[in-house]
Amino acid sequence: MIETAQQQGNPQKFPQESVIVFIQAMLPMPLEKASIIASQFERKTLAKHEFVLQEGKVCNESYFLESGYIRAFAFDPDGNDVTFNIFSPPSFVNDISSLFRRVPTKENIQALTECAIWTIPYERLQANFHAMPEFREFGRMMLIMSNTHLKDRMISMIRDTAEERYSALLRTKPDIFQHVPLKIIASYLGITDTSLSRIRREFAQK
Amino acid sequence: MIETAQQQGNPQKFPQESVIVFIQAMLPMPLEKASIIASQFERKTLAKHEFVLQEGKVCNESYFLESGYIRAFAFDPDGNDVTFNIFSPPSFVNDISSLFRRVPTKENIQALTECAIWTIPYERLQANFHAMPEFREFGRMMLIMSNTHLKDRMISMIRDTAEERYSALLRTKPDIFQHVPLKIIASYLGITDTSLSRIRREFAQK
DNA sequence: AAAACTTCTTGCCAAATGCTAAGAAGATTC
DNA sequence: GAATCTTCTTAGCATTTGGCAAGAAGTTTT
Repeated sequence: MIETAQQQGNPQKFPQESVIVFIQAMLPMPLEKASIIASQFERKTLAKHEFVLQEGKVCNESYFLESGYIRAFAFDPDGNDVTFNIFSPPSFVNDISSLFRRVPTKENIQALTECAIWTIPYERLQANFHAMPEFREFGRMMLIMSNTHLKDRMISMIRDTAEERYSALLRTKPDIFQHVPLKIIASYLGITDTSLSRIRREFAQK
Repeated sequence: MIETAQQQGNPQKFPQESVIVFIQAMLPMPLEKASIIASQFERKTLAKHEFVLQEGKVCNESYFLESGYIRAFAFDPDGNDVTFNIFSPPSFVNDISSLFRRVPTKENIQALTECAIWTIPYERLQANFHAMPEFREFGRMMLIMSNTHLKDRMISMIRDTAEERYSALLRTKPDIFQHVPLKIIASYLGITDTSLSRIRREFAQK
């Protein structure tokens, strides 16, 4: 263990490295600018089952998920909980409607595992939007990407069968199946856990 | 018919009035600012069945629908067409992903009836975003509202039954049923026309 | 270690939805 | 106005999905 130059030479110069990488992937910009944006975020950890947002409150922060798994859910009229999003790293976790419109949220956002996240409060987000064009563009791209994902998801819910949605998730985000209970995945796919169990059995036989 | 003061006193000073009203409802601002934004739009009419966007092309315009009905659809692997949005006036009609990311669209956007629309080309949109903070804020609010609607719709697809979605549409946008074929509405609700027909029969008996 | 709880699967039956086909009614075209 | 096309409904049957309940397996708590 003599040669540790790499570690020594890079003594966490960018603790927000995962944020920087993600920003660059979303909207290419000079490293310098991306670093400034990323430096506005603060690190936190979440315990398993901890909430970052609860129904009825106004969302005051934007989150970037570095490690761990998070879900967004609400309750249907019968009191069953319905998961409509599962976040896996690296990704932004936002209730855009509540955060930017300053209205109470309809969602509960909860850690499914221990998580490492980076957060930025609403006020600092706004201040940076006004002060820094790159930050503004980054925020706009975040809205656009969120829009793209939501629409893709909605089209999939209309067009694809439950089995197709399952198979697509297994292909694109296999890691979710190792960290998130199947009953939550079932809810996310728009079916019951019973149904998912059947689909998995039939799927395995192919 | 002597007293026509109202018409004479307001000789279409704001031909884009419907655009102004809609902008103000979305993001309250001085009439003067809203008028400037609205004045950037140009009026067009669409013939029934005319396309404003076709799969594979890059969307180069933003649209505001003043009158008439428009749908967005795509084809599933079997070649069936799947309607995932029906626009009724007044509303913006955008393929946000294609327009702002400059990538080919996956959607076909088509007039279902004769339409009156207001359009603005991408370049002018961008120029105004940079030149005019209110225009920028308006664009951002458009993204946020689109996001809100998409998420509400997705949650409804997961949480609600087909009958609940039908009943909600009948309640919130009854005019659609007078102008759009039921087979297209069925597709939009995520069911077949056969199924919608059954639901309507049972619904009428209640 | 025992107890309590959660997760996952399975079986059974009911309900919802899809598929295909046929016909009636309405709209459009010639 | 006749012919053609589209839309809408209905029927019969197959498939998918849900609701409930039970039990096995795994986790967490005490």
